[in-house]
Amino acid sequence: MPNTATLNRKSAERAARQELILQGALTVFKEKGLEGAKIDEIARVSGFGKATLYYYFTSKEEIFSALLLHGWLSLWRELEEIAVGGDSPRATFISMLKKIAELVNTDRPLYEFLFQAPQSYTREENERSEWKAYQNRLYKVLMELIEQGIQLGEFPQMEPRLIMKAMGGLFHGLVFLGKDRDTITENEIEEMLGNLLG
Amino acid sequence: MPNTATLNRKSAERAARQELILQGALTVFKEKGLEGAKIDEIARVSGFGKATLYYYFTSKEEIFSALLLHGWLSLWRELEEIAVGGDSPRATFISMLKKIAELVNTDRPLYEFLFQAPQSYTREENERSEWKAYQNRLYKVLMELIEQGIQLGEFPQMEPRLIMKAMGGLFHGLVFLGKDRDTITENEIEEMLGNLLG
DNA sequence: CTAATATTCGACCCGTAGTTCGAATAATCG
DNA sequence: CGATTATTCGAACTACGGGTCGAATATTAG
Repeated sequence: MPNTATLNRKSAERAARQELILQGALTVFKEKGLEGAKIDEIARVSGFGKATLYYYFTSKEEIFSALLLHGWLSLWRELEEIAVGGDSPRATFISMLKKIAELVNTDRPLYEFLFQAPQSYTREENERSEWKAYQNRLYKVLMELIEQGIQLGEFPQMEPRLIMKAMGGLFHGLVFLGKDRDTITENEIEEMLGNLLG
Repeated sequence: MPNTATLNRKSAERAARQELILQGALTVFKEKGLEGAKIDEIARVSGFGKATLYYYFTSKEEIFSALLLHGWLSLWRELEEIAVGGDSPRATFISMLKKIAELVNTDRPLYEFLFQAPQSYTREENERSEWKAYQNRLYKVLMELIEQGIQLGEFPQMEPRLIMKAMGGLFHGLVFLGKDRDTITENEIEEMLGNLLG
């Protein structure tokens, strides 16, 4: 006959431990990649025995996915609101980029991983994994904003995917290039985009 | 007492077989990545026995490196001439991009691999591998052109690395997005850059 | 043709690393 | 306090895959 309060605490502790494992995993995955990361090392870094990891996760793959899902989901949650805000496409687009930059500052390692891993590790299996759905959703929203913005003359008259690519590279650079800068990018983003979006 | 003519033929055949192996390796590496690619599969795809691969290469790693070196080296060779042509930075920059687009059309799979692999597989070991040197050299030349171009007001007044990043994304998109287009990009490049470089 | 050399290859070897086991310890309940 | 359940963990298991071996075949030399 289990005690409810105790049960809650236990489940909280369980979640906290999962979080610790994910934190360690992030470190190792970032440095070594999915294949290069060894379970033993993740265990060592996160301070648990190897078998304990399997008490909280069913496989290395699941740890990896949980990490990405966690990241993309929370990112999506934050951006969703902005996306439906009803501003002009260009304004919305810029707001979203700003928000992303802001979030990046709250957990740099995580987002560096999020924006690096996808290309590298998008092989068949992952293709249909849950996190990929949120990544795609975000991608799609941004693409639609660009398309609408082009219609309205708010963006250059180019193939939308190209603008997307260019923005991607640019934004990635802006947010991740500076090693020291931790307070990024309010007007910087504006300025940069203004420069390139004409 | 070996026969000279025969020796030449042999070495040519040897090179040809290495080429075949690399071709097969490219297919598999592109699809599966460095870790995901199994030697057995490369052997099967390129039509040799597994052990034969080791008769021509000393390791999987070497096959991978040979592939990248081959690509980056030939790319560099072609671009070097243009780089020292003495045109204005912006004109030189554009010429180089044009040239790259042209080369991509001669061996799309190879260049898709070249431009995809680097980020994914730049972990310690590869860091100092030979191909990386050529990749860096090319990167450096392009960066310098951008820097000089900014001085002359031929590029937007932005952090050079950002322009580089944006150009990278943009160019990558332009060259690799269109599935069908095999004759790319002469004036297209001009137009696209004009659009974004102001 | 025969000897020597070059090439090919599947079967095997063996280290690595993901996963599981079983025992030991800690926490909770009645 | 036992008894039951939750948690931890290193040792052991096992599959996989890079790399090697030795025999077989083809090629060249003389």
